[in-house]
Amino acid sequence: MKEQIGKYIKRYADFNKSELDKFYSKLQLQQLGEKEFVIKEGQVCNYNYFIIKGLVRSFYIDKDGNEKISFFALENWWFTSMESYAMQIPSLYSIQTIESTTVLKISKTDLDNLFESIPKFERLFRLIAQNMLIAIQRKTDIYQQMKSKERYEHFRNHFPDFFQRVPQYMIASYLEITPEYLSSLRKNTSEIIS
Amino acid sequence: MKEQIGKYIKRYADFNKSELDKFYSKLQLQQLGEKEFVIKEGQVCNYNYFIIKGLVRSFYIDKDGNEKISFFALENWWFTSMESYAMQIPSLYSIQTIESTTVLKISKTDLDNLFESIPKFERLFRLIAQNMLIAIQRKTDIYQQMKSKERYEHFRNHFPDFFQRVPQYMIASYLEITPEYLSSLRKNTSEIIS
DNA sequence: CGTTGGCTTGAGAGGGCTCAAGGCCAGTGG
DNA sequence: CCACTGGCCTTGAGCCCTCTCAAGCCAACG
Repeated sequence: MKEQIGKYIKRYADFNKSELDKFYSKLQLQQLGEKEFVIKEGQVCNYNYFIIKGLVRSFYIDKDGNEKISFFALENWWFTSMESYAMQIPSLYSIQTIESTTVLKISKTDLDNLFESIPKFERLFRLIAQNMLIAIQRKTDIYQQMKSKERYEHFRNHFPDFFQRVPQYMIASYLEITPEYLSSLRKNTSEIIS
Repeated sequence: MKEQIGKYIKRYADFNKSELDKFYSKLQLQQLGEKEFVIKEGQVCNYNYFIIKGLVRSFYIDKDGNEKISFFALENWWFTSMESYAMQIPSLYSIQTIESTTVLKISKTDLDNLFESIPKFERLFRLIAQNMLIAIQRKTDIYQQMKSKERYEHFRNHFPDFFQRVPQYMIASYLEITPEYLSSLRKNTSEIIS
């Protein structure tokens, strides 16, 4: 488990053994069942989470009371309810597992202390934030110019992992399509293929 | 000018005079006319820009050849073509002034060196990236659940600065509305008001 | 004073939504 | 072991939001 996260962070900067150990000592293991909540809307999120195994989704409730999924995350991804975590305010989002999931988490306090004592960790998390920013920007820009059907096919082609493991209605929500319409899209597509 | 950017960065961390001077010495002043390009699509972006005065937009060309605006930025905002800057690859985006604009810029090399020598700057830019992430996430999520007209009114109410200074057709592009349809929305709205 | 760029208008079309059922498992309890 | 329930996906009709296309208008500017 430590090897897994160690391997991950070494992609961003060169940490020596003592630095890694300091980091490891702050990590807490958490096991979650299927459909279990990591964070519920309204709570303040105090942790940054790293997925060892499993799959989660982040969603919020829109003005009509429907769940809207803002992201998925799986093995070797960091996630948190960023606004809540950074500002220490109640979260607008809930984060819930889709499969049963194992995470390592680190508290904001510990992480901030780590930034003070070992600036390389600040670099790590600067780069992670930067990459997330790039990814979300690309997602919005690409999907903006696509019709529903193209978004669906793009998602299927580019994220087969998610596609296999996430139920259709959640994919629909993520792609900003109603489940009904997605269903009719799928129907057309499969008719053409077969 | 240095006071302006100094005031800005002090909101994020406590810098002493020598640290500030080191920072200032790396900044380059650039004056841009109206509709002048800061970065053109295809170029590698080597600078991070801070706006002293003026207004810029970032846009890309979609598959049908239309300009799509991904963000605006004005006084006291940082901007860059993030993916290009971070990965040192050709930019998918162009960044162009809307009004004549004064910026301070710092090269990637200088900034990365600054991160090495004064970790507090790494903090600064981690927090900036984090805030941008939060902002873009909120934008996508809020606008996703709104109809065109609501997006337009939300934008007008929440970003009056941009609303005054940016031409309608650019606002339309940013809000993912065609100029024609925005025009008819404006017609309805004003009829109701008057 | 002609040209250009930005905004407006209107008709027609279609993508994608809502609503209301119906079908299809997988799990659960008796 | 079987009926029952609850989640998830599918279907279809009707409709409206928003787009495309094609002009026309007006102000700014060289």
